[in-house]
Amino acid sequence: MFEVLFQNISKKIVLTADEQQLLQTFFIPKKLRKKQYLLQEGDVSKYLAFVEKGMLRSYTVDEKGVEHIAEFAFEGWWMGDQFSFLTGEGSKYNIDALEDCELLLLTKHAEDQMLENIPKMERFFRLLLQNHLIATQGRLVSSLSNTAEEKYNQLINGCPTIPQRVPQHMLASFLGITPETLSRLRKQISLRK
Amino acid sequence: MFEVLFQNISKKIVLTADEQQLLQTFFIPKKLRKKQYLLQEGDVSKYLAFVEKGMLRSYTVDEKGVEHIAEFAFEGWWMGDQFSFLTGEGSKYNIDALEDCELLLLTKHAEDQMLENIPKMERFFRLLLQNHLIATQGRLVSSLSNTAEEKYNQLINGCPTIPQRVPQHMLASFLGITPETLSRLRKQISLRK
DNA sequence: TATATTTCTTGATATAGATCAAGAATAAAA
DNA sequence: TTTTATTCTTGATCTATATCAAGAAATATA
Repeated sequence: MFEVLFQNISKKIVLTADEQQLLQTFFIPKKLRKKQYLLQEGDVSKYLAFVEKGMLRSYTVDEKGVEHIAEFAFEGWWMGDQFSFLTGEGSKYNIDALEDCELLLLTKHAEDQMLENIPKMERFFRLLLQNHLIATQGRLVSSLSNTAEEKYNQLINGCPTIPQRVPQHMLASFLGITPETLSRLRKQISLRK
Repeated sequence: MFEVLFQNISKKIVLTADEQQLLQTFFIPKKLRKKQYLLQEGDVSKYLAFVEKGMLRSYTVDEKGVEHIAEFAFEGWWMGDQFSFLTGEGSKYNIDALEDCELLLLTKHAEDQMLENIPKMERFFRLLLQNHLIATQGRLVSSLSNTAEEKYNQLINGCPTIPQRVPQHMLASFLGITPETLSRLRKQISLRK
């Protein structure tokens, strides 16, 4: 149940066996079926989720009812609305499962306890946030300066297996383009080869 | 010289007088004149900069020579290419001063020393990155789902003084639109009132 | 195997915003 | 003050992408 998490943590910091034991106690294992929600818009994000298995997405819904996918989270990634989790305000995001999932949930209280009892984890989460920020900044700059086709190519290069796991219209939503545009784009790319 | 920094830190953690004394030793004070570079594309980002006074911007330049502003940093904000700073690879960004600046620079080595000698600072930087990530994610979602006008309004609401300090064509660049579009947009808004 | 649901494609048309061009207004430098 | 550089505006036109619509494939469900 905790294999992926420990592997993930050991890439950034070293924990003793005792610390690993202790760490487990702060997480709540949870299975989520495909299409189930972890968080719905308006609710307070009570958990940060670590994905042991499966995948999640977070998204907003605009006035016209169109979904805009903010992030995907595969095995070994973290997911949550940092803002709502931090402030206790209602979330603007929905989070649901795109595949059956095994998650490890961390409440705000458990996080505080964990950081107090295993101070090394401050460093782990700092490095985690650093990587997350770098990735998000890269996506932002790309969204401001690249064409739809460039953005699509970057996505596929960065994560070549994603089309096998995520329906195309969700990739479009993630890229900020319509499904029709992505469909035409892919056709053009394939014709050029 | 360190007033703004200490004030900034004290919002998140409490330092003793001794720790404050020690903390100062890790930073290099540096003045930058308007238009001077802190970092140029291709160079390795050797410093994280804290802005005591003035303001910085980071931006990329695309194949056509068009600038895309990634971030602004005012007094009390941090600026740097996290990725280049972390990995030692050449940066894709330029960072320069939009006003005469007083900065406090932190090298990678100094950062490591600081975190070792004042472990509380792990927490400070974790919380800093958390806020930075929240802001960047918000901008990303906005860039994917909002119109140019909505993005402009959000920027002005979030930072009402920015038009007084940043030329309009740079606001356009930051929003990912052309200066012409922003000019027309503002006219429309003013006509509607 | 049949039926329903979801996903993908293709065409016709519309539009937000980009591009090109040129002049006006400001601000900075000499 | 004059000159030069920077910034902003406005018009004409273009284009990447969106929207609307409908059918085809593929997948899931009964």
